[in-house]
Amino acid sequence: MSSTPQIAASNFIRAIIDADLASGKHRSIVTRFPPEPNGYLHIGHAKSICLNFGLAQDYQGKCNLRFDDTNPEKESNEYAQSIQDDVRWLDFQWDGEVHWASDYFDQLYQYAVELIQKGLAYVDDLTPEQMREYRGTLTQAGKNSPYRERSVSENLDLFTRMKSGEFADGSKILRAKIDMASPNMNMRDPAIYRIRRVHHIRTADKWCIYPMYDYTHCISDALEGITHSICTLEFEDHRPLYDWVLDNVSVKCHPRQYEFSRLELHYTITSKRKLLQLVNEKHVSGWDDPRMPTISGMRRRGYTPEGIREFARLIGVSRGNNSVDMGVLESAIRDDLESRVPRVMAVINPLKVVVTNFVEGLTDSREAGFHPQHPEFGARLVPFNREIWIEADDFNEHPPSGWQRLTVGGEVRLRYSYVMRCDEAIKDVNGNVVELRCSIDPETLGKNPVGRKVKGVIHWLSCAHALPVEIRLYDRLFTVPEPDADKEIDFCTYLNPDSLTATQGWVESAVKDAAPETRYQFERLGYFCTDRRDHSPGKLVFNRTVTLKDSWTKEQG
RNA sequence: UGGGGAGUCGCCAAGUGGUAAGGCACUGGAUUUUGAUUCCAGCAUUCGUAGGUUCGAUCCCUACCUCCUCAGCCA
Repeated sequence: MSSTPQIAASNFIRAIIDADLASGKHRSIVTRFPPEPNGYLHIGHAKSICLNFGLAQDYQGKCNLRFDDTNPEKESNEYAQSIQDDVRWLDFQWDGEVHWASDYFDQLYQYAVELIQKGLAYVDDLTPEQMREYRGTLTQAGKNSPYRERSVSENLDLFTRMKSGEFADGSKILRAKIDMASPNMNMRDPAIYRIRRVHHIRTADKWCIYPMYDYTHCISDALEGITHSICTLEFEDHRPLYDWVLDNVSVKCHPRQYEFSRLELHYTITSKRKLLQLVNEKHVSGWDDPRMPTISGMRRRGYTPEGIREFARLIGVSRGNNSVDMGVLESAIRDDLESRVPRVMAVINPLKVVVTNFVEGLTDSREAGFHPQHPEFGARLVPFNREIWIEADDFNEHPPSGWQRLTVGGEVRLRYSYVMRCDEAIKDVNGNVVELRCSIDPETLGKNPVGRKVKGVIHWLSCAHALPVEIRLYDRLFTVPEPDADKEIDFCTYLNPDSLTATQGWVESAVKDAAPETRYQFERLGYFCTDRRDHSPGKLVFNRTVTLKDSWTKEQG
């Protein structure tokens, strides 16, 4: 993390909270993060988590974790568990126990009875198709269902029998009686309870009727004493319904809903449904594939909680449509990794170098610090030998102008070691360079040669000491900034075929005992992290988290 | 086309009556045994458009334009 304490950015939600606190409307705040356990959390959820938990932290309030488990068809314990893991990994702690909307099923049922008793809800027999017809369109008012005027006692009887399982799935539904002519479609007698004989992850088979989101969410908020119920913009049209329910039911508390715009990130997608599709269609290895914008995917890739939280701070919170540049995320991650991760050398695409003027069999080790700005990170010995690996990309027979790396007849500094000149490039029958013959200047250990300037520095590894390593290089998952912009075109069309490159390379033996999820900077290459699942001390597997900034490649176009 | 929102630098985003913060990106230049980091400098005479109110408008008013969103017994 950068050393300067980050002040929270000003945004409209903070302004509202400040005003509510100043006016005495609230003495402290209570927020909540309310995911449905029907998928893994992604970077968009991370924004919401940072907002809700962050607000609670900054204002010394509370934030609940509440699962919106009202649609058992799509929900699972695996998802619920992953969500808790992700929130904790981001280093947030919810207040008290985890809450579940299903904790309130009994109360929700009682409030529904109350609505019926007040003549504000009724049991409808219309089929889904008929309901759609009766609903009208955006420009035409809907019309009342023929069942709309059933008596309170009949509705009470029917609803009781819905609950006790007398009716088939989908045959009846409880609706709020509001206004079929409302210009807001959500107010045209929305469904609040449906019959669905599905096993629920928490209530098992206790219920065959389940409450709908709009009805459940506001009451759950009220029961938990939420002060500021923060959600995304698509729920804005639901706010009148949120308020209608709370105004017509005898809960003592009336939270206020505020909406902010959801995150869009260039070259990725933030839709649970689409991420599920990527998993199901095996375009990725799973929800935690390091290319996925899921929290678990980013974790496996090597992103840090601090970096993700910094990203959330950087992008802010507003009500405007936005599409954030990947560069902001990468910059936040690099900024965090830069100061806290030890450096080590690795070669991804090896080219053998024989140092002709170095004694065969001799090993000459030098000490190298793990971090240029942090001597307290310690140091290790880097062995030098007659045969070394260098990065094939660091040699070019016909270099472009401005080239600072190795070329025949040219000199380069071996990081932490000698200045080395390339005398000859050995080629195979096809003309490919397969080996280099070089010689070192023995007078350049720890000092610059006299009379000439050597600008380039390259990384390298002693062949005799390097450890083999599997390196997984990741690139953006999609080839276009907004893969799901066009509803007519399947976003999978834009999947990047080169998003994953697995390769065998070499790494310093200093990383030999690294545990899974250990991060290093491979000098000049980027930040890498041992794979959470596939890495073990006997089988090294590193994921490239993010490259280093590279003004040279950029300059080359 | 009915309702609800939003339009401030390439991308985010503050400011909301007193003369445009910040970050990312970008462009210079310094230091550097990572073409990294760090540092220093530059980067909106202008806030969707057109009118109006005002000494003064990104901010208030009017009209228009553009984009997003809503017709699940999903959340």
